[in-house]
Amino acid sequence: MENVIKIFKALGDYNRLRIIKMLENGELCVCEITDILSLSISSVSKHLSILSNANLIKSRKKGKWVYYRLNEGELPEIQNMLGLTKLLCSNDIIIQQDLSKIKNKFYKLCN
Amino acid sequence: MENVIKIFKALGDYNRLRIIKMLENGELCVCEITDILSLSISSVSKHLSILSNANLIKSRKKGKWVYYRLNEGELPEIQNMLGLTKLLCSNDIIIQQDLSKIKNKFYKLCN
DNA sequence: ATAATATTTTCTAATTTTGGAAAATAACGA
DNA sequence: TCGTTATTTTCCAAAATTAGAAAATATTAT
Repeated sequence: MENVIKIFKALGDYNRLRIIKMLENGELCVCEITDILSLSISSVSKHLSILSNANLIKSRKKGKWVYYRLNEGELPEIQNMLGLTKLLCSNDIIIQQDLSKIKNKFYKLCN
Repeated sequence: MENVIKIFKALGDYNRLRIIKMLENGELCVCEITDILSLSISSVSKHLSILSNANLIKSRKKGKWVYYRLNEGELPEIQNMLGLTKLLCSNDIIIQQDLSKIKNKFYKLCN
């Protein structure tokens, strides 16, 4: 039950939803996410740890960089929740902008 | 998008999840919900307005009583979300107790 | 009209959440 | 080793959330 509340709380924040939507296209490193969100690195790091703590995302370390990705296909409840958010917030303008920034690779400033 | 965040925020609270689960068995009035949650009436009323504002529940007034029910089958995103919570938090002990209180009608103190 | 009951709203205090700056870690390269 | 870069953690202030008491509303019964 704690897990469930953590999941809903994690998703009940605009910046964290933006992160989730960004990661639908594949993994990103912290600096890429930070660049798109225009928040301080420490804030982004904390958002990521909240999402991670809710089991919504996973990370892997590669050199100096930490790459985050959606935690798909591991836990059914997470699977369902990520599937739902995939449907839900796609028509938000800022989220669409985030997406095109990623796709056009304008964001590639830190590698 | 605002709606989506409202929904997740609304569900990211234990007492509000308890309310949602209670209502899966049918409508309840505020005093019944209050009795089961053991919170102040004003708190319960505010929780209900948060859920209502997120479109997760609806109300009807009958005499002095206000009955709340799940807002099922009206908006697809709400439908999905309620379906998901139905799956998620059924193994919580307190929620099971809430449920049996409702089913055994031990809660019938205010009508 | 008045009293009683159910609910909502207002006000206030306590707790939690969010965000940034700065310090601490970690990993790489010179 | 030392300096640089990426990330996390710590600390602190501001904003939001939660809860209850009391006041306000609404409806019924007398």
